[in-house]
Amino acid sequence: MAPARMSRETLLPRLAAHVLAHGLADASLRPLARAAGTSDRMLIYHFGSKDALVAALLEHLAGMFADALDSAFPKERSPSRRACAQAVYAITGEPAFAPFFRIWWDIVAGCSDGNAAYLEAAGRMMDVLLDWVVDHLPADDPDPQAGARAVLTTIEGAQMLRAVGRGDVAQAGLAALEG
Amino acid sequence: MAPARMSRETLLPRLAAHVLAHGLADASLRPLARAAGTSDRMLIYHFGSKDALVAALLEHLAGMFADALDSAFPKERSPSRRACAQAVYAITGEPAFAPFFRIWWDIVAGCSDGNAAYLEAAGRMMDVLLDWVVDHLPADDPDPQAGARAVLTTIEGAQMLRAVGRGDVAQAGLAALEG
DNA sequence: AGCCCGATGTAGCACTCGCTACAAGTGCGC
DNA sequence: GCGCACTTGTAGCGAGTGCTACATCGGGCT
Repeated sequence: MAPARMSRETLLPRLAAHVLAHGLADASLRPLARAAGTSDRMLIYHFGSKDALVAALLEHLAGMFADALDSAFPKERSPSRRACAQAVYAITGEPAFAPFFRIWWDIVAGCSDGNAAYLEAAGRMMDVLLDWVVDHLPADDPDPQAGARAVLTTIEGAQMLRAVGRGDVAQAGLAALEG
Repeated sequence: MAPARMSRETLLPRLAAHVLAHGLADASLRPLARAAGTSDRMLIYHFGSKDALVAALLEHLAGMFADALDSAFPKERSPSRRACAQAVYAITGEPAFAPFFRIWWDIVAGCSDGNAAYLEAAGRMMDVLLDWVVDHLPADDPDPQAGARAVLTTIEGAQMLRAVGRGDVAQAGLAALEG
């Protein structure tokens, strides 16, 4: 059998799938390679180093996130800021989103460690989400920029609280959002 | 020199110090042992396994967190919910808190992975913080329980956004908090 | 046709990981 | 003083880590 020629573009979706399924923090070359149908040898060949591979992977995941946002969420605007936040919270609570959140917290932890690649990917994902919220606030919102920031802050706090088993606090926090 | 007799109680503070300085996610037995003045051999002897060690360490850290909260934060109540959240955000932004946040995000990531010990420790820390917020809301707050949940949700969202380099969004989110 | 260079496989290096087997040292009660 | 249980040191195991040296294969270009 002829060896299957592969490139970063071929590899990245498979690597992303493996990372979504098994977490990002302790992803190592050999399992990644097995999932992608290659060898650790070739991953280093194509990406140069594991750090560069992870950086490329984060970029790819940020792109996946932007795409997923528009396809999984309703197109119409929410009737209120609170409803917008609650909608995002409800949708991201679906089991389908669990894999993504697992790696999301790995990314946040990496940011807190000062890793530049993680910071850049995380920042981009937050910017995408912020823009999305702006576009889904009520059309008559007095200040969409400030509103989106308030909504996003509440959403993220709620998601963190849910992650640590305090979903009840998260719900109350969302319910208290004004507007 | 006679070998220094050690117990979990002797070890835990040193282990906690090392973890606060170097992170929790990739803490391994040998560096931990070196920091505590023992050997990996003895850590396993005292704690049984690394998992049990980490569980004990998380419990210890939760206790440290509860203590730190009362000593580092002002005793008086805040004039408003918003001021309370902003005060916590400002204080936890001090460099002294950075080591703690680094391991905090490791803990959240562990929770998202389904680790029971992490979940328990994180939940306890959130409960402590929630109680603290209840006690620092304005005395005339109409509903301290709901208010504290709203404040805590916003604080945690703001801290996550700050961790990923979006402190401006966090500030706006805090400023929008009602009350 | 001949060559060259990018892509790949095999094997291995030096290291760390959590953990264990075995033996020795230590302080206690008797 | 004696013996026993608790505590510690030394050495090492098997697996996994990122990465590399070297040889080879094969398609495209001249």
